[in-house]
Amino acid sequence: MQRVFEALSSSIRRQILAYLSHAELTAGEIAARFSISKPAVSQHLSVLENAGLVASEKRGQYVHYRLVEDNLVNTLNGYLQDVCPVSRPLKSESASIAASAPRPPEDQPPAST
Amino acid sequence: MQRVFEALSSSIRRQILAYLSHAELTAGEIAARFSISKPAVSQHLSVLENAGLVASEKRGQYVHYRLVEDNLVNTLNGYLQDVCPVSRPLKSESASIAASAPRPPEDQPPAST
DNA sequence: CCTTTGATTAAGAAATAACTTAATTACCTA
DNA sequence: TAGGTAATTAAGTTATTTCTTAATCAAAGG
Repeated sequence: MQRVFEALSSSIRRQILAYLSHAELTAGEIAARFSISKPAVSQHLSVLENAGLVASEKRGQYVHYRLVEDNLVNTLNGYLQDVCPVSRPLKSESASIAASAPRPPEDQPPAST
Repeated sequence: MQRVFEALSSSIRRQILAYLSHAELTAGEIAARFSISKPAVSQHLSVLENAGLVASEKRGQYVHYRLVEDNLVNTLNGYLQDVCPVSRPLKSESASIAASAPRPPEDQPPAST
């Protein structure tokens, strides 16, 4: 989850995912769409792959990249459900937080006036 | 959108949103839940506020923070729709990308064998 | 009016992330 | 096997984040 959100924090990486949502592409085809160097794109691709957002397959000389939709959908939807639930069933992150929430040793803040 | 994803890339900031999904809290109450310094938390809060994910209101001495659900939901859902559409209506980011996509000056990669 | 409390701003140090060029690996083909 | 292309790894630099302490601002309250 940390890896997914970290991966999505880069505009270039989000663009790569958008490209791959239309078609499988080779590393070179992806790199050609950006003005940065090939190794830089390669590094972005490994961030995406480590986050489980893309998968690669070597075919001959070429490395083909494809989008892994499941992980993206599950992570973002899961987080949304967690933080903005429609009916509120306390899931993962906010649940553990709520459970362990230490009452702070602070003064009571005023109600509204 | 950049700001939203950038804000979500930090685990601490995601936790803050999770706290605020349960209740409105003052800056001090939020800071008390983390082991980092108060100014550090204050900076995280301004990242979240600049991204439009939280709103603050000063009441007396205290600054109360609350979650802004709309922006979170719209941004994440919008991006999901964009990259992982069920029916594929080409929206914002991937649409502009698809429109401007320069055919790379690459060799044709082999089909599969 | 002075002190305390909540919170943010300022300045600077330390850790991370991103990019570049050069080198390397792997595969293909004449 | 030599040469060329695709891609990644390595090494080093620059830029960006993130954190800390100290200082400042603002509201309460004796």
